[in-house]
Formats: sequence, structure tokens, C-alpha cells
Amino acid sequence: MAAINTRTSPKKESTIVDAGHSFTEENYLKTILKLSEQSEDAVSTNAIAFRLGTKAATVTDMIRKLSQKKLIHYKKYQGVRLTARGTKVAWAIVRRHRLWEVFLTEKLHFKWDEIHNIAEELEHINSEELVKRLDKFLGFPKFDPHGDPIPDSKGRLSRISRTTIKEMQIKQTAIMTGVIDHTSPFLRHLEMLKLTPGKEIKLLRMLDFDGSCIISINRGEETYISSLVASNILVSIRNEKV
Amino acid sequence: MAAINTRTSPKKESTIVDAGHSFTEENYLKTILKLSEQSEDAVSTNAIAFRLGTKAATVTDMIRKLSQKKLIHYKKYQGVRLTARGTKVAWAIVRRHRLWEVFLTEKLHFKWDEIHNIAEELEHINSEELVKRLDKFLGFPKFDPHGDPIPDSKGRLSRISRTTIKEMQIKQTAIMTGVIDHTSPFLRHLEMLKLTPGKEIKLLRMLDFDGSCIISINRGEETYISSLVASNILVSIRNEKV
DNA sequence: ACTTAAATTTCGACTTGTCTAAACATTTTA
DNA sequence: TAAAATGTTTAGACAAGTCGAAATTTAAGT
Repeated sequence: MAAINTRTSPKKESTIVDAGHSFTEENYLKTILKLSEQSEDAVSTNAIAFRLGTKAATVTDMIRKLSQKKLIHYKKYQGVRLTARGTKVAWAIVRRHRLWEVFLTEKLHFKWDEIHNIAEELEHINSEELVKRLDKFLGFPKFDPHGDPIPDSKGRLSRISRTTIKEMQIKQTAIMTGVIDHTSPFLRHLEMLKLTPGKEIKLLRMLDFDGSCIISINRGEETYISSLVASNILVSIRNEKV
Repeated sequence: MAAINTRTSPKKESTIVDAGHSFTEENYLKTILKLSEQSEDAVSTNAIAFRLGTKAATVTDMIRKLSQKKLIHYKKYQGVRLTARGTKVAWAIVRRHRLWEVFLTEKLHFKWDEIHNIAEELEHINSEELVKRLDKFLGFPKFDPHGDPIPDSKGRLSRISRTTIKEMQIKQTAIMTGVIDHTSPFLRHLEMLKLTPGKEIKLLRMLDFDGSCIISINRGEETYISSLVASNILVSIRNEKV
């Protein structure tokens, strides 16, 4: 998978503070942010390489560059952490990504599992104004179609308590707020079950021998889901809006 | 103006026939198409270089590449012409550009003169499906906000007869359908005059000594425009919808 | 602690797109 | 039509991002 396309630049123009990172740099930042969220430790070269489908050698080079730009902290062999600035830039990218995902599903009616790749390209479009207007056009959504929170323009997140169906009590009701597994097969499976963020879920029974669950969606008829599925669906017991 | 950003590829996936040209290649094709429309002759290296803000040497290299890919006809020192395939690809890019321009003005309420640069980035997003759905979402528009026709998915154009205000008869009425000059200062000037595609224009008088015109817009009060302005506004005498 | 295993970095090297300077073609024009 | 001007191509070089192989560092195991 070699790099083939080249853009004509981070334009001269525009944003007050932190624009003008290359497509590739942005992808590294985003990846480091994701990886940082999954554990407290510094992010390893290999982990980044794996996520990006590149090689460790390549990552080392880019890491040095990002470090020079003060977007990450880096000591040889010690892995990396985002700086405050790096964090801000990374969240801005995530914000764009999730806003575009909302656009793709709500306005263009793409299915849940088709939007990620397109949003992956759209997120790099480089215009503060565009994002601001898109946000407004979409009605300032707080969560993306997968239930992940959309940071506001300052990078602040709406945090809601989220547990999985596995943690629910029998007869308890909750609102689905997202998924843990974001892969296409899983999303398609949920699509089929009509199990999407915002739906009301009541846990009717949990079977002892394999942990599978019987639930009712939006007060509808009984639906059977495996233990694995149940443990990958995030819900909020309280009444936060999705 | 050096190349800084690199995309991660024309993905493996998707479109039946002609996808997977680099950002840069697409820009060359689009430029060659534009230049081709302005005259019958083959397009010169220098003309391309000027439009793209690069140097002739650079253009020669890219031209060889495009020629190898059979997107253009090329004989040394003779300039280039698009092949049938190249033409198709180029129109597809123009289509995407103009659809995004409609989106930016109609949905995000960008002003006339702000949209070009953003559309310039959006046009390279690489998904047939996205364009198809965007087109539908926008109601299958036939013209962009500047009045330029949007080719359909087969590359067919809505052609309407277009002349300038200078060609109109006194007391004749016409619909504004577009502009010749697409530069920001001119567009802002028209914005100020409330002179945009779709408006009804009646030519009241044309002054002999400098060719300036007095018109009425949408049956409103008299507006004075210079000869230069008049000659850059396209109108359709017949009743085609814009 | 010492040796092996695993992860990381360095070292060329390649590709895309770019540039400058020099060589070469085509036009113009005198 | 030959000389000058203009336009185009070649050649060599460079930045960005990538890779494989070799060297280096850290971590693990006994």
C-alpha cells in the first residue's frame, strides 16, 4: 500500500492557530489519540504501525517529525504521548470525522457500516468555516451514528455513563448509546436486528449457561442476542438523549 | 508552493471502470478540460503550468504519465488533448466539484465567492456512491451556483443558449444563467448588486459612449452596470429554468 | 547477571510531485 | 531564410512518505 496521491498543500490561509498538518500527519495524530485512549501507557511504535498498516521504520520517521512540531512527546524507545497541542489537533480531526458521519447517515442515508471510509477522507478537508457550518446544518449533534461523542469546537466531550447490556439488571430498561466493536460485520448484524443508538432496550432474561440475552427493543417483541453481542453494546441506564 | 500532503491511496475498492487517479492527476485532467473548452487547439504545456501554478518542466513530467495512462493524447512539443477516457474522467471531477458547490451554498449557506476553494478539495473525495447520493440529496440540480451546468453521471451536459447582457436588445427580458469571470472580486460585486443566476433581467438602456447598461432586476428598480460587468453576465433569452 | 527474544531505530533506497538550469524545437521577425 | 525569441523537454536534485535489512536498545527468562 504505497502513497500515491499528493495534495497541493495546507493552504496559506485561514485558521488562527493550528492548521496546516498534512493528511498523513493528521492520520498519525488521530491514531495516537485512539491508542492513547485504550491505555494509560505511552503509545508504541509497533501499535501505530499496525493500526496504520505501515511499518515500524516508517512510524519512527513520522514520530520524529511530529515531535519536532511539538505535537507529541517522544524519547527514543519510550513510545509517544500527545502534547496538549497535539491532543487538541487530534480531537479536532475526530470532531470532523464524526460530524461527517452524521451527515452521511442523516442526510445521505448511508448505512451505518458504510460511512467510516468516506468520513476518513472528508475529515481532512481543511476549513474551520466548513466544519462550523456543517455542525450547525446538522443541528449541533452530540453523538455520531455509532454513539460516539462529538467533541465541540473546543474539544470538549459530552460524557455519559455507559455500560454494556451484560451489566444490566433483569427487567431494567436503558437507552442504547453506542457500540464497542466498530467493525462492519458487527454493525451489519445490529442493523439487521434494528439495534441502533437511541433505541430503548429492556433486558428480559439472561441465560445462565452461555450468557446470551433476551431483550425487547422499543417495547417491541423479544429479540435474542448472544453474549458477545450483548457485551459490545453500550447503554445508558439514565435518560440521556442520544 | 510545494507538495506537502499525501493521501493514503486510490483505495483498492469500488468503482467499475475509472477510479484511482491521484489528487494531482485529477487536477491536471480538470485543468486540461477547462483549457480545452477555451479553444479548439491542443493545450500547451505552459498554459497548464500557468493555471496550476507550477512550472513547465513539472507539467511535462505529468503529461507523460497521463499519456501513459491513455488519458491524454500527446506528441512532444505538440501540446495535449484529452482522450475519450480522459474526457470522461475530467467531467466526472467537474461534476463532483459543481455538486459540492451547490451543497455549500444551498445547504451550508456559504456565499458565492467562498465556495470554490472548499469544493476544490471535496471534488477529490473518491466514492461513486457518495456523489450519487449527494446528487439525490440536492434534488438533481442541473446548474451550480455560478450558473455552470452540472454534467449527469454519464457526463452529459444541460446545454442552454447563453449570451451576455451586451447582446440583448433594448426592452428585452432574459434570465441570468451564469457568469464568465469567476473571480472573487467580480462575484462579490454581483452579490452586492443582488445579481445572481435565476434572476430576471430586463435591459432598459445601453449608453452609447461607454456601453454601460441600465437594467432592472426581477422587475425592481433601475440598476446601473458597466460594460465590463454586462459582458461577463450570461443570460438566456428563452425561458429555461436555472 | 547474562543471554536471548522482541521492539525500535538507523541506513540506504524508491516513488510522486516538484524545481532549476541547460539543451533542444518551433515560431516569429527582420 | 537565417537569427532571435519563445516554448518545451531533459537532466539532476530535493522533500515527503514509504520500505527492507541491519544495528541498536529494552525487556524477558533462566
